[in-house]
Amino acid sequence: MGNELTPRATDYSQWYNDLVLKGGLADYSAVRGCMVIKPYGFALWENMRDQLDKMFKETGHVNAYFPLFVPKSFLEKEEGHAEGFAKECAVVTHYRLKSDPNNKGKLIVDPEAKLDEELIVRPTSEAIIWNAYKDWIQSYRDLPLLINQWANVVRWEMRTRLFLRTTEFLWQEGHTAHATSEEAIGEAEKMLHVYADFVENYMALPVIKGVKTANERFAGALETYCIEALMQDGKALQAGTSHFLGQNFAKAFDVKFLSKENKQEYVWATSWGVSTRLIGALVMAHSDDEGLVMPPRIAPLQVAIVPIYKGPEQKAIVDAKVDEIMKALKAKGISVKYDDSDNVRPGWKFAEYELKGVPVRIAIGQKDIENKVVEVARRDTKEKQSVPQENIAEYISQLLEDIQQNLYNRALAYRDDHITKVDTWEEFKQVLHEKGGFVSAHWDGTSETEDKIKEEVKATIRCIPLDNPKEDGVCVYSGKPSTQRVLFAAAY
RNA sequence: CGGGAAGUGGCGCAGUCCGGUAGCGCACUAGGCUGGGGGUCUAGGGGUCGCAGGUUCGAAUCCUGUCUUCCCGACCA
Repeated sequence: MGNELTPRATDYSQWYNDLVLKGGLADYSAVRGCMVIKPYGFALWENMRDQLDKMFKETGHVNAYFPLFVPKSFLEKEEGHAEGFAKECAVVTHYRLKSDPNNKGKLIVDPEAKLDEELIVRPTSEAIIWNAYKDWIQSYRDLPLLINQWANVVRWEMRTRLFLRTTEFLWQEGHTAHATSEEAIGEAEKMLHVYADFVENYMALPVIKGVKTANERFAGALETYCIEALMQDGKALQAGTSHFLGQNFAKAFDVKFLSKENKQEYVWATSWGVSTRLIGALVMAHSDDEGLVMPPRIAPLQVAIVPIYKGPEQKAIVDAKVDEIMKALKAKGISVKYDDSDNVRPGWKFAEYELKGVPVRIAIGQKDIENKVVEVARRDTKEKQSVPQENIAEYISQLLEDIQQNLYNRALAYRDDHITKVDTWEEFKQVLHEKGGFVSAHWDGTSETEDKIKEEVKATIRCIPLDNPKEDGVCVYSGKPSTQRVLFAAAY
């Protein structure tokens, strides 16, 4: 009641919005295109962030923080980069307000406080960071420089969607500098594998690792690597990117190092990032008509316990047993909440924890205590069963792993079932419109063909998979010769 | 940024055409009966009708502007 979600089949977009809003992940704000990440959503982000941060540190990276503002002249230095971001930048032109002399109580921009040079609110930080790297790097001994920052960025999008595309969003951006091209490419690939590891093993979301075509490449990059995930409506979503930037930024910002051979050389760069968009991917990949479904390894809450009782005497008995169970669960590092609030009844709580996607729910009442069992319900399959209280922590611990694995397997089965090989243009259009998902087809390798396909059917090349087998064929659109299949899809 | 729709207690809506000072369900507060899938009874509290102007004796209602959101499109790493 009052918390009804729009079913997926009725309106997928509305279902997604309902989940995010009613599941308590985020809310709209008074600022166009910007959202409020609510505590439950932020707890999820914190779990994702903490795990990623650990993985970055394990691969030798350190965190730093660079300014929110980028002088316009810095952004201009790398031409491709500048062109790519120019259209979506927020610009600071003044540094002061003053009282409006004609309208008491109102403020106006003080025309005398105009900045000599406009500041751009960072859409990404390559420019400000490479300006700093110039001073930090002199010798090959200063390399590699492996820095990450957790930050917010602003991209002035025309059309926004909660988590998937907002004007301001949170992310991490790694920016590394290397002595050789090979090492930089290795770094970009390594971080792509870190992302894939995280998304698959923690978010239970299978991804395809690949490289982008020139059309989809990051502004200023020589090569963009990506992980692509598939959503339940058959649309693809770029879950993370890693870029080999060559020497473009080193040249733009004049960052040179003295090699072992005592020669001045430009450094080689990478950058890589994932954002709060991953939360959108998580929601769209696993959830159902009852609500969110959180993968146990990053769930803000793993287990909710609901007491069933009549009167204070029974409540006291249940409380004591729950206390015992909670201690055992916590000892295994499982996050657990005992919901003994008296203002709603058990049925309401059941529905609420399903909406929130809590992986496991335990209900315990008089009968269970007599039988030395608890009722365990798993969110992914909605199965319920009585489980002995003895060794309950081990059971739950294993169950959480089972759920994690089941979510991954389910998403993988769906994904694999939605990669369709096609060899004719008619088939291509039919599969794209009727079945959705990735369409594996031959492509002649030209931007022109890619553009035409995009124009005609709204599908883009999501990636050329990393381990793509070579296979002679003809382009599905132009009929020209092709050496391999690539993955097309409609995308977020 | 173009086309369409919407904004009325925390949430979902009615009222707007035809102007007369705001109502329903859920939620909330207090208490009771309850308690294994969104209980129930009684008594309560809460709203500058998105915001700003205008028309009028009088505006949620008519007019103008503006902000926010949704859907479609264009755009977007």
